[in-house]
Amino acid sequence: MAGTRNTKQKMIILSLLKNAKQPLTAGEIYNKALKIQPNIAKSTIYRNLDAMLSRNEIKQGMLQSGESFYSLADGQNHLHYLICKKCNRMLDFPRCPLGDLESDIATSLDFEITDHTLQIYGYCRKCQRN
Amino acid sequence: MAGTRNTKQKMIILSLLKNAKQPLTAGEIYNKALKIQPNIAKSTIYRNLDAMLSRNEIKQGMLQSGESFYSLADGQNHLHYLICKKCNRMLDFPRCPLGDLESDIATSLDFEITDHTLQIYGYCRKCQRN
DNA sequence: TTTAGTGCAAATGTTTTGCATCCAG
DNA sequence: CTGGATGCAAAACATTTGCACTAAA
Repeated sequence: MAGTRNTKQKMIILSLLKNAKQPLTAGEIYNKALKIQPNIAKSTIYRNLDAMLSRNEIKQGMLQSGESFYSLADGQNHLHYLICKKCNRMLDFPRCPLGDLESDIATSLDFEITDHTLQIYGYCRKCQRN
Repeated sequence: MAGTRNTKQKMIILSLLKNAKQPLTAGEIYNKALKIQPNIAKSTIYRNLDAMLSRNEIKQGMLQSGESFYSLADGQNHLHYLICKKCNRMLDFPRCPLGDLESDIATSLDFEITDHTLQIYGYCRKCQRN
């Protein structure tokens, strides 16, 4: 069975995600992990993230650049963010406007919804001034 | 000034987007364009798409795979799609549930929204059966 | 012990860039 | 003409994969 062993590498990745104030890209996780274990491989990061994803331990989103970002799937978490186009800060967006619509769509368009992503772009408080 | 000349290549790309029933990826545009002009270069596709984007002639979205897709920005168009995870068909999703929320967010979180993307994943009518 | 997980390197696939040439205005 | 646009090839990215080796259980 895949993803069962608690390796040092997996623990590092989990703790990085746990301590992060915002979702991290695979590259960010890699760079942070390098400081803890200097010989960790990028492929290890990706393989662990994939395994965690399929076990629903983490969630995945997509930036406009095509990079994926990851965050812990700890109940509170979701995939709705306000993303600042200047500083790339990702703010939590606590409300999901899709709850009611989902069932409407399912019946009216005969489409079985499994998930969705919503990303709102603009400028955060700080960057509005610059 | 960039993107001003009406080259044969630009015209091909525009007509492909105009005649497409759904957004196209750069790769799809390239393959279709090859049949019209067999020596067209991928970089020409990308450079034209970039130029059109910065002139707001087209809009860009992102698939879960990290591939970008493009569609004409002709008023009707928006970036809300139902994307089938099996056949990759993209259905129009005519309702935007964000209209009211946007102004709320702007004031309550002090975030200046410029745009957003919403992608809903699941299974279309056909693929629900397979 | 045994096999999932790792590190490393090479391969993928999309997108970008350098550069000599070409052509729209 | 002349600079913007092209085609081609190479480079730059993020991500995936093959394989021998390592280490968790």
